[in-house]
Amino acid sequence: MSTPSEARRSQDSRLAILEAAFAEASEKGLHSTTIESIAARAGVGKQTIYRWWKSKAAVVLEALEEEAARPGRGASFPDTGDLRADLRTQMRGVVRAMRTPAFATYRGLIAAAQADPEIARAVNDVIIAPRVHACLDRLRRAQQVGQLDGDADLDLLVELLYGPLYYRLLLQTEPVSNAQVDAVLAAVLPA
Amino acid sequence: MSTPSEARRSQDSRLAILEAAFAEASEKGLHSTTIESIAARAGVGKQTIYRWWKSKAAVVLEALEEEAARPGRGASFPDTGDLRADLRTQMRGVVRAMRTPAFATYRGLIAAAQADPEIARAVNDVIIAPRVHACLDRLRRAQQVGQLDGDADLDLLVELLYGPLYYRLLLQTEPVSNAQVDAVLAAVLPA
Amino acid sequence: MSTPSEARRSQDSRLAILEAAFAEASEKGLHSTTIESIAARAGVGKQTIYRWWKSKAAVVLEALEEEAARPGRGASFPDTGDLRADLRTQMRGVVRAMRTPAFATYRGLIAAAQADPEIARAVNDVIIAPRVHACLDRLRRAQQVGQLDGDADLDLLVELLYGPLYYRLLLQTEPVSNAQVDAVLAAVLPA
Amino acid sequence: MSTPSEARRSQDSRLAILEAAFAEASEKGLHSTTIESIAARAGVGKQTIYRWWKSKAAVVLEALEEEAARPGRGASFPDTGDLRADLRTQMRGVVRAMRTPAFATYRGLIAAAQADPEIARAVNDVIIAPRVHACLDRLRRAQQVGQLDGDADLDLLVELLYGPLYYRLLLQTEPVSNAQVDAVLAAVLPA
DNA sequence: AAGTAACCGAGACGGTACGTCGTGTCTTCAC
DNA sequence: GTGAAGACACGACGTACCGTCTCGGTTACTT
Repeated sequence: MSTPSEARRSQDSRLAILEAAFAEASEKGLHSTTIESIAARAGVGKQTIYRWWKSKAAVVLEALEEEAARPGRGASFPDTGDLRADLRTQMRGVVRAMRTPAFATYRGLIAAAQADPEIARAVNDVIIAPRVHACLDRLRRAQQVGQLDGDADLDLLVELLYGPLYYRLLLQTEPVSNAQVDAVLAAVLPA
Repeated sequence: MSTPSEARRSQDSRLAILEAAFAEASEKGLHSTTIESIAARAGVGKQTIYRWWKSKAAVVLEALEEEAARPGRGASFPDTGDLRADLRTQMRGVVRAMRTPAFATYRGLIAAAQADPEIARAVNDVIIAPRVHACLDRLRRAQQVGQLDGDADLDLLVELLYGPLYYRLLLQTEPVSNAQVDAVLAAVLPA
Repeated sequence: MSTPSEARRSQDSRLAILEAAFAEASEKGLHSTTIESIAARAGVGKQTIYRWWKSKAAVVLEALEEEAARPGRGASFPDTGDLRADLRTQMRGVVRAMRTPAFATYRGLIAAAQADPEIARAVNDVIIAPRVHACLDRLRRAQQVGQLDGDADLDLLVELLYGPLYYRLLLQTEPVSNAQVDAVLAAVLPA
Repeated sequence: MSTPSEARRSQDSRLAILEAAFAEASEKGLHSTTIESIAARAGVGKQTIYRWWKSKAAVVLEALEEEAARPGRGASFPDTGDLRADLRTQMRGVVRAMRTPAFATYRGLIAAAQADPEIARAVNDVIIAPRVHACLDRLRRAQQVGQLDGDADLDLLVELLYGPLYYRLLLQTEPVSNAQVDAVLAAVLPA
């Protein structure tokens, strides 16, 4: 995200911008957040944003990342030894998260990614991939203890578990719910 | 989509606008298609667009619909009597469609829908719902002939089948493929 | 100054812009008048200014012109029959005018003309030439009644009369004054 | 123009700046010369300019001065004993100079002076006053040898001689010329 | 000879204005 | 009374410079 000399960069400005970007996107949605509004809120010149980021989506994504880097917000997966229970816990957490304003911002980023491959890649690298990996790790551990077939296709499993959630979220056919999670689990992980 | 007197409406203008909208969106993507560019390309006044549609997404959606109303483009589902084979045929068709420019426009509409509930509803009514219904019909028929459990949750089934495709399409983790279709079918419809 | 269709032009906007431009230039000087401040004060979009004028100098010049088109503000010259007395009256009027805020604006335009030939030409056409012609007319009439040699070089005369005033005004060596006017007249029009 | 310790000042930088300023102003005109462009061209930090000068006009003025300090570029006046001939020589020199690019820069400074009294004063002190004094000296010598009335108003004379030249130069009514010089001399210094 | 104060190049910073683009509304004229 | 044409007020865009402010790195005076 950078070209000029990272060394001389003002951390004050950087943080003020990320904070403002997060706030604006949460309050008004990504699409009506503007570089000008971020700059004004952060008390910063527009050029300072253009210098270090290439689009408002890039700023907001980094803001989201910063936010996610807080305490227990990581991509970690529960592991009690019971795979089905752990998936249920985690997926219910996702359902809960999908109803928060920060998730609306994330949705906005996914929307922006449809028109800009750079954002698509960034969203993947920063948000999706780490969570998918955490999930795959958990599944692999389940495989080792025999809770899952040794030859199960784990990538497919991830898509079967989360695909239906994103389907509802993005196509807005109906709201995600715990019931959906339970149904998916029952279908995908038969006892 | 109409308020003024539909009777006096110029069909020439309407068609020119839809054609222009479809072309612009295909060439430049929905997000850099503008009402002005559609009007200019259609040789029409901007007001004529604003009079009959409420956003560029509405125009483009109608253009897509018009396009889809051509010959065999409908939402119909194959029915050879073999459910698995029919699903396979249809889903491979979806994979093929997802690689066309018109589908990029559709993706743009889904993106726009994240920020505008009206668009979300319209996209659902016009594109998604008819196809889901066609699919549900097919599944119901399979149920009647005993190819599917009588108490299977058909709505869930639809989400399990198509969720993974949209997951890849919209999150752009990797390209959709026939292999994915086969894997999903194998997992969701065990022999 | 126009390219789009003059017919559809809004006279309300035009007048509001000229009024605002005149006021801004009078209060803050031409060089710290901006297109944005004119637009804001006139309650007008910037584009409306850019559409009809090619620089802020052009706007302000037209504003000055409009202002000058008021009642007795014309370029007319006194004619009592006594050339020396009439020149004295007129030139003292110029001295008086040179101390007004509107003249500061005019000075700003002359300054702008040094870097832009279009403005130079416009300033000449709109402000200088008419006044020079009025002066030449008066001198010609004096020639006809024998108050001036028949072969006197009238163009030269104009430059000898007004050159010293503009010299002081623009080079700011010292303020213009009635005393200067009298001295110039005495030297250039010997009894 | 200085406040910090003149002793430690880098002469390399100073000269590079003046050279760059002169070149930029000659090539692009004073009004589109910027402090940044001077700094870049001189290979110097902006601060080094701001430290020693208070505006780009000040830099360019000093550059012009440096340029004028070359060989015979001074403000000296010819003195052959024949006042009319000497004025003619000198004024024709001015006409010639007025057509050079350096004079365009000087015109730019006069323009800038209309909006900034500091520049006005500086231009006067550095350029105009020395030349006026040289002229007055010459006129005074002519007075002493009886080529000019003892009670002639020499300041007025200067304005009558040079006013018409600056009038044409700055109002751009028509180009200055040797013919104008001759006519002015004939009118102001009658045989 | 070491220490230290300053100027130096570089360039990031908060700002202001630029000139352009697209929005959605409003006005004018032709059919 | 629709429709094309396009002017209008508005808001954001991304860029250019402004003048100020660090940041090392050389000088060149001081002790």
